[in-house]
Amino acid sequence: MESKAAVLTLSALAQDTRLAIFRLLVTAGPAGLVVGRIGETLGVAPATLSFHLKELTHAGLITARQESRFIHYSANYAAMNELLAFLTENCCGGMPCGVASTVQANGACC
Amino acid sequence: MESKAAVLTLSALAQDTRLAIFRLLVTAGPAGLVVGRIGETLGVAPATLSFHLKELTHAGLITARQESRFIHYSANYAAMNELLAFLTENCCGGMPCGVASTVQANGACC
DNA sequence: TCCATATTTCCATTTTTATAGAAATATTGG
DNA sequence: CCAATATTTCTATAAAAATGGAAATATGGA
Repeated sequence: MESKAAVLTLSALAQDTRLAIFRLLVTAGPAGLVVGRIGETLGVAPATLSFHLKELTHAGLITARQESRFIHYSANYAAMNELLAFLTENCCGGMPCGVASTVQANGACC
Repeated sequence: MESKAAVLTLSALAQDTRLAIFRLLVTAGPAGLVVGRIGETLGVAPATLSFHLKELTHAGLITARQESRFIHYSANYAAMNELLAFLTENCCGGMPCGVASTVQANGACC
């Protein structure tokens, strides 16, 4: 992942409404949720919601899937994991270290 | 971690210069780097750098340590890991799923 | 086709964020 | 204490992002 892409992804998540949308979709799983459902769950006006969905989509964090007259949005887990890996990349110059180790599976040392 | 804190943390990282600072400090390890070194490495003006360091500090992502007349900043690995855990929390409603699994150690299912 | 409903685009407004020059503050070695 | 250097704060300006009403567009059932 490039730094530019990472900033785009982080910017997408760095906002109350969008973070709430993303976490709601993470919880919802691969089936996702339709726009109306997201809006009524989070109490967001249609135009505002559409704006934020576009931002998240543009960042690659969520994906749209048309089904009948509804559009289902679902979380893109791969994009999220790429971001997590990027953030811990080359930690401590690549030297193993024991600092606050909770995430290790992606090759990060701390 | 609260959603509000997560937005603060994500906002801190969602900016070119700040992401570069943070990643530089992640690479530098616990010893950290002095402000002047960060500035010359990244080519950022003092006032601008100070502004961004404050933002990152306020978000808890980096820590200042005075030593002689220099101030060393270093990455706060624990804060980063909390953020990562928060983002994957309650994934797929808590059901195990096989979607794009790269980060597993923090209890996330995907 | 026509209507109802879902979602997006357009637009104007308000709020927030980034930038850096210049001045102020702090620390310490001499 | 003074001088030198490190870092921050002040201030103004420029740029970007969030919001929601109203109108436009799409989709599918009747």
